[in-house]
Amino acid sequence: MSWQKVLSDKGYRVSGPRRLVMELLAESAQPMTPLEIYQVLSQSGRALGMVSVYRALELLAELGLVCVVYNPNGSSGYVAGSAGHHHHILCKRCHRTITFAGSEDLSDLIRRVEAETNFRVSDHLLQLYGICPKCQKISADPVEDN
Amino acid sequence: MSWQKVLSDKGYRVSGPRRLVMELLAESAQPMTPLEIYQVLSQSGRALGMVSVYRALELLAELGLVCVVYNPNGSSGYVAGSAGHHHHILCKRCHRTITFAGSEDLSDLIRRVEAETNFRVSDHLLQLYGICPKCQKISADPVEDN
DNA sequence: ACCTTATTGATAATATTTTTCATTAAGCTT
DNA sequence: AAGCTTAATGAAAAATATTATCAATAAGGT
Repeated sequence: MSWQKVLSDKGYRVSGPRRLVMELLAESAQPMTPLEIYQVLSQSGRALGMVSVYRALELLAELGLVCVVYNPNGSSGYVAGSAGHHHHILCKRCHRTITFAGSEDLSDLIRRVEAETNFRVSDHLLQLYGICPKCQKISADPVEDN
Repeated sequence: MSWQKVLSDKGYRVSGPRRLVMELLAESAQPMTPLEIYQVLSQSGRALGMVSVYRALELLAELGLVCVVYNPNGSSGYVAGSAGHHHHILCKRCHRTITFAGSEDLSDLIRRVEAETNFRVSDHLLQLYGICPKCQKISADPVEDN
C-alpha cells in the first residue's frame, strides 16, 4: 500500500511537506535528522518550515511509514520504512542503511530471556552495525565516526 | 572490577559527581535522563552542576560503566552497565530495566543477513520490551506511556 | 600537609524541539 | 471547475536540551 493511501485512509492529507519529507527519505541511502532534511529540501528550492519537518516525521513515524534508527554513537535519524516486521543494518563508515526482514530467529532468545527474567516480551529493537559492500572495497580509510 | 578501579586505571579521578551519578544509576531500577539525575541528586542535598551530570555520563558511557537504553517511544535514558556482552529488557509499563546476558543466539541471524546483504556485521543493538513480573500482577492499569 | 592538574560549576552561548495562531491549501461538494 | 470546510502550514516566540568557557576547587600523588 502506498504511503499516500496510508495517509488518506487514516484521514490525513497528502500535503506538500509530507510528500517532500517522505520522498526525500525514500531516496536517501542514509538516515537523516530533521535538520538535515530541512536543509536539503530548503536548498533545493522546495521551501518548507522546520516545524513541518518535525510534524511530518512525527506523523509518518506514528503510521510506520518512516523509522528511527540509532547510530552506535547515540545519534539517531529517520529512514523510509518498509512494511511488515523488519530491522535495519547500518554501515559504520558511510551510514548506508538497509532493511532486512524480521524472522523467527529471535524466538529462542526471547523464550530464554522470558524464562530467566519472568518478563513477558512483546516487542524488540534490533539493529545490526557493520561495513557495507561498497565500504569494504574502499579498503581502510580511517573515518572515525562510528 | 569496580567502577572506581576502571576510572583510575584509565587515569580518571573518582570525583564526587561521578560517584553520585554512578551510585544513583546503580540503585535505580529505571533508566534516567540527565535532567532526572540532576534533579534527584539536587533535591537530596547532594549539590552538583547539571554540566557535571552530562560530563559524567559521557565518560561513564565511554568506559562502558553505564549504557544508553531506548524507550519504544523514542526517548532514551541511562542505566548502570554490567560488564561483558549484554542487552536490556524494559518494562513498557513501569520502565523497570534489567540486563540479560548476550549469547550466540544471534549468530544464525547475523550470518543470514550477511549473506543477504553483503554487509559485514561487527556489532548490534538489541533490546527487548515487555511487561515485568510486578506489572503483570498489577492486572490491567491503562498506563498508556509505552 | 603540599602540589599539580584534572575536574567542577556558574554563566553564557548554541542547538533542538514545541507552542501559538493567523494564513494557506487539500480534498470534498457541488 | 469553483467554492467550502477544516486540516495543515509557517513565522515567530517560548521552552528544553546540550555544549563551550574559564576561574575556582578538590583528587590523588609526593
